[in-house]
Amino acid sequence: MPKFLESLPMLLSRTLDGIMPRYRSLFQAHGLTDQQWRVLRALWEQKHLTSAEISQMTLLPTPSLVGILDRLEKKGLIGRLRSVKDRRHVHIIPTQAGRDLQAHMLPKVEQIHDIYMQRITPEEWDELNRILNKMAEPAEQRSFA
Amino acid sequence: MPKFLESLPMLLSRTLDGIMPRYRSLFQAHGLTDQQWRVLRALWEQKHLTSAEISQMTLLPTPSLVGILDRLEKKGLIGRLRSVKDRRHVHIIPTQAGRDLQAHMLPKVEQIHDIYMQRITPEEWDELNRILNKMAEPAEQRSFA
DNA sequence: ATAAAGTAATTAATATATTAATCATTCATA
DNA sequence: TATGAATGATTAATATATTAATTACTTTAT
Repeated sequence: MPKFLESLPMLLSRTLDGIMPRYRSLFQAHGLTDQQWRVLRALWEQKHLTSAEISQMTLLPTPSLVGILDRLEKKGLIGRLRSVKDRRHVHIIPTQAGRDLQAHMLPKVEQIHDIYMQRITPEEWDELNRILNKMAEPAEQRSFA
Repeated sequence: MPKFLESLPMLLSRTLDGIMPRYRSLFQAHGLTDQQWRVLRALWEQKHLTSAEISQMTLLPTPSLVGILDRLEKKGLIGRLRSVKDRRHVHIIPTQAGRDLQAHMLPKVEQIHDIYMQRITPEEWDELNRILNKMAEPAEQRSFA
C-alpha cells in the first residue's frame, strides 16, 4: 500500500467512505441528505437551537447551514423563528412532521450504528475514542498535558 | 455529551475537522486545495495514472476529478494524455513544475503527519488502523471471518 | 463485419464546503 | 447617548460531492 494511503487523513476518509453508504441509503429513502439528517438529529433532544448552536453540534459550517435549513424548511420539517430578545438570533424549531420523521428514523439509524459497534468490542470502542480524541486535541490545550 | 455526538460518523468527522486545518493552511500557502494535493500526492510514485486509478487511490469521485484535474492542468502541474492503446483512457502525468511542487511540499506534509503521530504510540497507531479497518470492512468479506 | 453490451471519461443538476464580505442588531464606552 | 466594536445570520464566489445521464470508444457475441 502506497505510503500516503496510510496517512491519518486517508485512514479516516477511507473509514467514512466505508461506513456512510449504509446510512446514506436510509437517509435517501426518506428524502434526506446526510447533512439534513444531522440537523434533525441535533434538534432531537432540543426544543430549539440557533444556527450557530447547530453548527457547533453538527460540525456543519454556518454558510452551508443556510441552504440546508432552507431545504428542511421547504420540506416542512423545521421552522425558523427570529428571537425577540435578540433579533440577531434565529431559533430553529422542528415541526411536528420533523419530530415524527425523527421518531421514525432514529431507531433505524441506531440499528446501523449497532451493526458497526458489533464489529468491535466495547474496549476497542473506548480505545478508538481515546486515541482519536488525543489526535484531534488542539495544540493549546495539549501544552498543559 | 449528547448521544449522537458519540456516534461513529461524528467521531470520525470531528477528528478530521480537528486535524485538517493544519494541513489546509500548508496547502493554501501553495495555492492548492485538499483535493488538489491528494491528486498530486497520488502521482508521487507514479509516472502516470488514469482518472479511475486516481479516484480509487484518493477516494475522490470521478465527476469531481474532472474539475480538479482541469484546475491542476490550468496551473501547469499536470498534463492529460489520451491513450493510444485504448482511446477511452486518459493518462494523467505530473509536469516538471508538478514534480517540483511535490518535492517541495512532501517533507512539510510529512512533518505535520509526524506532529499527530507523536501524540500517540506506534502501538496505538496500529490499534487505530486495526479497529477502523475492521469497522469499514465490507459486509461480504466479513461473512468469512 | 456488425449490433449489443460494456467501459472510461465527461456533463448535468442539485447540494454542500470554504473563505471573505455584508447586513442588521446589540454592546461597550466615551 | 452617539458611535465604534462585536456578534449572528446571511450572501457571494469558487471548489467539491452526489447521482444520473451522456458520449466516445471497445469488446463480445452473432
